[in-house]
Amino acid sequence: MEDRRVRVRFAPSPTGPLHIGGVRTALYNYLLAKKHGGDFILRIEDTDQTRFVPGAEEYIIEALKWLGITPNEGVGFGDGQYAPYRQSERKPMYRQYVEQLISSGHAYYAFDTAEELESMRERLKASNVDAKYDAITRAAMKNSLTLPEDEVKRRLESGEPYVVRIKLPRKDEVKFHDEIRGWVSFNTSQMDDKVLFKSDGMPTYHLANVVDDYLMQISHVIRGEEWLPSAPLHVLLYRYLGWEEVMPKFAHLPLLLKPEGNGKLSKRDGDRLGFPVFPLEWKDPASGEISSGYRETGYLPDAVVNLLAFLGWNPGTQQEMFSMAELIAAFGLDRVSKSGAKFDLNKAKWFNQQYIRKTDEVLLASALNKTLQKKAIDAGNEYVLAVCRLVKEKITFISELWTYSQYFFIEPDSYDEVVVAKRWNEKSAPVTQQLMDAFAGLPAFDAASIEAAYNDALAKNEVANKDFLQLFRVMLSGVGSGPPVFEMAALFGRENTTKRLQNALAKLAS
RNA sequence: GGCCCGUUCGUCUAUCGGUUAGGACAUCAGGUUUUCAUCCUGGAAAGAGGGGUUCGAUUCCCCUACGGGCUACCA
Repeated sequence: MEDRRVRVRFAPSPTGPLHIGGVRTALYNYLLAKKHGGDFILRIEDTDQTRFVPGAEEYIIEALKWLGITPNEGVGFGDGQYAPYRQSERKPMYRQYVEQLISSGHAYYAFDTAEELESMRERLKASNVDAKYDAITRAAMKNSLTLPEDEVKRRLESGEPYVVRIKLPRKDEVKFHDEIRGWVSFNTSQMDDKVLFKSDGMPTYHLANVVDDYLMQISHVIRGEEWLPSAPLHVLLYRYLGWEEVMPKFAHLPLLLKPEGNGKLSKRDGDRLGFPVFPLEWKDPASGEISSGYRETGYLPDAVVNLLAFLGWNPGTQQEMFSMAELIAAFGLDRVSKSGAKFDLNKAKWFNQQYIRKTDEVLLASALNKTLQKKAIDAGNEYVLAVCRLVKEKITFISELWTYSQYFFIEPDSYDEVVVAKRWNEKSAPVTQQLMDAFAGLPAFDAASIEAAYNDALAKNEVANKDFLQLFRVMLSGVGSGPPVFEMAALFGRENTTKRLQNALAKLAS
């Protein structure tokens, strides 16, 4: 049993965009599979036809691809021998297991209407009893345990709607070992006879999940903590189906919490948190509402993977920067923490910044080129590359590439007012004029020569560096900060630099 | 309400009975960078509370408090 092949699955339901908590679950599954040379499966759990959202499945696939968390089997990633991987397409497979449970006495038909269930719950609530369909209350309901056999048969044959419920023992301790939490135990007296098979002919999550995990030979179920309360139900299903020997190991991950206030991070949190909740931008097909994504915000996929990995797991060393390969090597369920983690935007930014610095300029240039193309700016590849080299250290997001470098492509038409107000004085114009003259006579227009000419002009006019340097920057770029000034000017070139200074002089001297 | 899970700096976390309780982000103070959003140095910052067990508890047990999850013919 211990040396069973590691097969894990990520099993989202296509009810909307995947949120980062889900992405992290997928990541941990992926890491465990890769670490053990096992399989990572994407299974789509679309048993609730009423909650289907068009585009959600495609979104999930695209998000996993973008992040490099790629399943080697499953919807969108090629069928393995366990196809299909969409539960709606597996519909015919579940019935036999339901029937098995019924004939072994572990499940039963229930014919109660929604109204009858409702009134039962109200009645129980009124008498201060836990309102659940359980070993006691089922005796007063309409099901194959209470109805005469021939009536059950009649109802079934006449096509009357029914569900199948699991029959739980009245009082039974259900214990199981969680890879993260250790031994966890529940008592069936606190559980209810969950519906396994819905009146629309589809299994519920619980049944489909267990059946599919069994059929797909899943070795580890790694999922969010919100599933912990239903884990005993699943354990019981394995037992009743006779599969306890091959029951997967369970690992319930701590939840990702909202950074402010309380509660778990949810899809509905959308954008109001100040950071993306989704890997990719998502447009709600019904409302048209757009939620931002990490990709569009300018995060690098490797950075997102790295920062997500650290929300709930750590390697036990001081190392924080981890490539996917390093994560695979270092990962283990034994170092996953038990308590929920709040997302920290600052740390996320820091991670991304680190990754941007590590990114090759060629890659940054191709990203910047896309923006330039949209704006119909043709700057030449060498120039774009040089710009990227200069701004690389200054930006946090890919999307800032353009914001922080646009003055390399467009001459400024306004100048940082704070800097101008603080530094512009009667000497500014003459110094600038002298700079332009000096630049004209420079044999080579490189950073060192520019700096020398600059120092010379300042000395002659008895102007302090600190009083002019930032002004010089603003005249060239319009903004008060950026890459080293002289390198910037060198990149602009002699002609452009002079032109910019003239423009600035015209505007500021008046 | 019931059941279950959890609780170390503001945040993510290390510590697997004996530590000046470590790191990272953020923050604050200095310093480089002749400007700046980079970089360097330093500071402040934590074991929820109460009982046990033990020579010794952040670490093990119990209680309380607090936080979270679940409590659908949703997953």
